[in-house]
Amino acid sequence: MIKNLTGGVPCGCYQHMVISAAPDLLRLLADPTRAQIIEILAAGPACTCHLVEDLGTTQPNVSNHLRALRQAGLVKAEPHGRFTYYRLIPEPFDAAAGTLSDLGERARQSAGNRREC
Amino acid sequence: MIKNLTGGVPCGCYQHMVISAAPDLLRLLADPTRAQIIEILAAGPACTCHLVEDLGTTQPNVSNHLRALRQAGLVKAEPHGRFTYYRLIPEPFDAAAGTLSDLGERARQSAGNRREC
DNA sequence: CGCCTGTTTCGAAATCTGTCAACCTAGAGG
DNA sequence: CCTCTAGGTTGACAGATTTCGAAACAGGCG
Repeated sequence: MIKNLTGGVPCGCYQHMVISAAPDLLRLLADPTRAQIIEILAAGPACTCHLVEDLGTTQPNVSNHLRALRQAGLVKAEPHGRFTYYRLIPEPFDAAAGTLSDLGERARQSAGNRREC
Repeated sequence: MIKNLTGGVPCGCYQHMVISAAPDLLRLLADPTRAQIIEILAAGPACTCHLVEDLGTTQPNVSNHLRALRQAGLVKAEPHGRFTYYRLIPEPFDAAAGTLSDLGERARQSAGNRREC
């Protein structure tokens, strides 16, 4: 195989950023409030009032977080009369899980070839 | 943790936060510079000078990010003479990958039972 | 209309990032 | 022994980003 790629990196070319492929998801999940929203929605679709009640925070705060999650494609809004139900979209989470899993796997396989100075 | 919560959630008890179990990893990976560091280290252990050269940033900046990653248990420092080699620890990434994968699966299974107001 | 659910806007507070200066340690060479 | 230099680390601070809450606004339904 090509030793240049396995042993080390010749130049500063890291365009194949795997993590950067899903930067929004990681950044959004880093916030505790948004993480709780995701957790709650993982148990099933719920409307804003549920989230406000469970989180113990204000309605505008929840709404702002939901907008960020919506724009990132992590949740889907379903207006239902006066209420707005939110549903978790699974695909991005699967993709991010694959990215992180691949990262750990690569670290294991490349643990031996240390880059010398 | 508690399995009988997969179908639905009776009350507002969400103490078994799964994402919050790995908040540091997600928060640290959300930064582009740290994500690049992780990517480089996934190709094999490297010392600080390599990271400085590849990232094109200053040494204190890299060192500060490495400290954060070290304190979170994501990388291990291996002093080797004058140089300090850094190695990626795979386990946290596997755990986070499992968390995200489980999140997607739970969202799929609970897509039907919507929480009524 | 009045009430309720939800969103938007805006400003203040908290947090984070990158850089500068100083310090520490390990080798090189007298 | 000593000094000198290079690789790394630490602490502190300015600038930018983010988060949260109060007020105002937009629709749906009785």
